[in-house]
Amino acid sequence: MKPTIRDVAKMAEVSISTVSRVMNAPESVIESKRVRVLEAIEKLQYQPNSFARGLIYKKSFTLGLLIPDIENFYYTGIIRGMQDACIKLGYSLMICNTDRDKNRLLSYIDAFHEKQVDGIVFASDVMFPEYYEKLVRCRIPFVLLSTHSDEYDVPSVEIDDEAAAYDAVKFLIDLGHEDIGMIGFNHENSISGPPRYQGFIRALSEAGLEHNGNKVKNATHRFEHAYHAAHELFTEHPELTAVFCVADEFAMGVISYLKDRNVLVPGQVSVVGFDNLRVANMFIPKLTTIAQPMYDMGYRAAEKLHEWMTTGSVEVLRERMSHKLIVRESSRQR
Amino acid sequence: MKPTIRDVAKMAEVSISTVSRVMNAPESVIESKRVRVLEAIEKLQYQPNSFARGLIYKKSFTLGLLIPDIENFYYTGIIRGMQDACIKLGYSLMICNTDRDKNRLLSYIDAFHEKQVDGIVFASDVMFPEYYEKLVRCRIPFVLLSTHSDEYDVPSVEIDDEAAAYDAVKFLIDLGHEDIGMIGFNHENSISGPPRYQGFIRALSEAGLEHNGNKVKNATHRFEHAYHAAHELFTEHPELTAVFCVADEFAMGVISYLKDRNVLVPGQVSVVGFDNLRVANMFIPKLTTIAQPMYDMGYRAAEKLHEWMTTGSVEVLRERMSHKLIVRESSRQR
DNA sequence: AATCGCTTTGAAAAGGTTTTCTTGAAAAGG
DNA sequence: CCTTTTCAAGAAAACCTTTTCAAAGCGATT
Repeated sequence: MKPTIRDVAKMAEVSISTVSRVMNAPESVIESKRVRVLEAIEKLQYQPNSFARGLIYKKSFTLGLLIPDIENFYYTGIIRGMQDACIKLGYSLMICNTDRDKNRLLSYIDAFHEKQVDGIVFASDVMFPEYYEKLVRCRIPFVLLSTHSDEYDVPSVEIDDEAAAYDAVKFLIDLGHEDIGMIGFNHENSISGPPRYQGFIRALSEAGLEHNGNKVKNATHRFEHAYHAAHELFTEHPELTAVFCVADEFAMGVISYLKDRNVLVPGQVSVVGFDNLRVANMFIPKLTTIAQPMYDMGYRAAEKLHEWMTTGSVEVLRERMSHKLIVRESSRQR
Repeated sequence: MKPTIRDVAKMAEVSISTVSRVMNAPESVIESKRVRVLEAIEKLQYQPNSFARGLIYKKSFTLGLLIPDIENFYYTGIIRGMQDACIKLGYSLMICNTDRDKNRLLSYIDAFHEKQVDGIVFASDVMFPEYYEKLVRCRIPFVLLSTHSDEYDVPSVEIDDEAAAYDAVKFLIDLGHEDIGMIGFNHENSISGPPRYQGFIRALSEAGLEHNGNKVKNATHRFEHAYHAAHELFTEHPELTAVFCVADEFAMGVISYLKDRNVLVPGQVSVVGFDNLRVANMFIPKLTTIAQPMYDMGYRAAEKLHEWMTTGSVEVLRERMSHKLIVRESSRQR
């Protein structure tokens, strides 16, 4: 049997109240007894029962993280950041991977509710009313990460997708490219899809290159889709000399497609990615891309959630992290 | 305030015992009262308090997973498999990323102990006596994944590293290569390092190519290290026409190095990786590699843990999953 | 009519901790 | 030397549920 506070008390020959005090307010118990208790704790390898504690504090000291796809490299950085923040804050972390499945997500919220997690970080998905209402009914505080909500006032942490996309496209334009395509996210069920498309359009308009506005194909998160989209894009628009991709995985898909067609990157076509995943620096050619501070975003989301949980309010509702263009080998002067 | 069983009892005008029975043994309470209780539960959105329940059942219905490096693509497949198994078994999953830090791992075990997880899957790391003893002292059942222990009798799930390495090297030999190098794992703190090296040696010996036995450099998990190791390997042994890498990330590092030296892969040098990560199929060239069934391994590890937890024993102590050579573009006939 | 057995229900204990309340002893003050 | 104050530490209540035990009600059997 796991030792309880009673066993410690017996071994140290004090009452259980004293043992409890040693753990929660050590100064209030006299040194001689304190060391006896500490020794007993050490000897028994005593660890307080978190169920009993939770019953009293009504807190689990656990945060939940909901991500759409753990096989997407984007989230590993987020997880690391959030986990480090959790350690700092004294919380545990429970990660759930929804596989972009609505029912699965809903049932994870139930699980979180039952396990009494103290708060949830909800990453990347659209905040549908069903989710929102369920979360509110369960009285679980939550913040949004890499997504936001126009309908509800929910704290969020994200980058400025429109500006980031603008910067990427502007960079290609400054390189002299005049025929620029794009591989985007499908707009339905996507938060970052529309603003990134708008950034693309704004950069084109400013440079008088509106004729590229419809040279866009969408894909759904995976390499294979991007490969396929690249095929469609270049079949319709063989004149393209540059492609802006809203994800590094898409950029890899595009480059693979071009490679299979014996088109040189960046020799004949420049490709810019998005996210700056760890692979962006391992791919051949290394990807020019928009860097998102994934680690910091995960960290910050946890801090913000904590702020929200403890104070009931939040300094900035919608927090913007800064992005940065990283120039590597997949882009070149026209 | 969250409603309790008392509130439900009051509203339904029965005792709390009756409410509890409605939830745990519905047939034992007469229909009229049962519907009253059910209505009250519905109206109050009552959800039993898992702390109180845990206190009684002494179970958290949560499993823990300890992985060394969440940024290593290898583990995402494992996580998915284990998570699916957990859903099937009715458990939640708590993932902790140790960053290969001993103290961090130890403190995660404490956290698991405190949170009373019912069992742990311990992935990839060496089972040091400290860990083992701590786990045993905490009385937490655990199984090993992609690792095993010679000293202790602990259930484990892994592939046959020696045979897998042998297969990879044999494949290169059959392709006509006679000068074969290897990028391995440092042997200290590595479980799969030595057997994979032995597989390499056995394949060489069988073919009378022992002279390659020392053309080995080791690296520590990351791309950059492998790049550097490749530099050392080819500086010392420029005659090499093939390299066996014990990780896909190493293969990418080697190929990147060769690319920077204008050596063609697979034109001049063949490279074989290990793991068959999702990127292996996205890299240029696509990697020839040894596939491990990561998803199945994660799934199986959870099942095995459950078997161990519930029955106190396990059918096969050390379970071997099968690997498979996948031939893609990074290798070629000599 | 009395006893037995069955079903249904409520009261109460148990599970491990924190915290409030109380008590006893020692220190301080006159 | 006696009273007051302070401090340390124990007893007990509270947190919420499940489960055991006992009792009550009721039909059936003798």
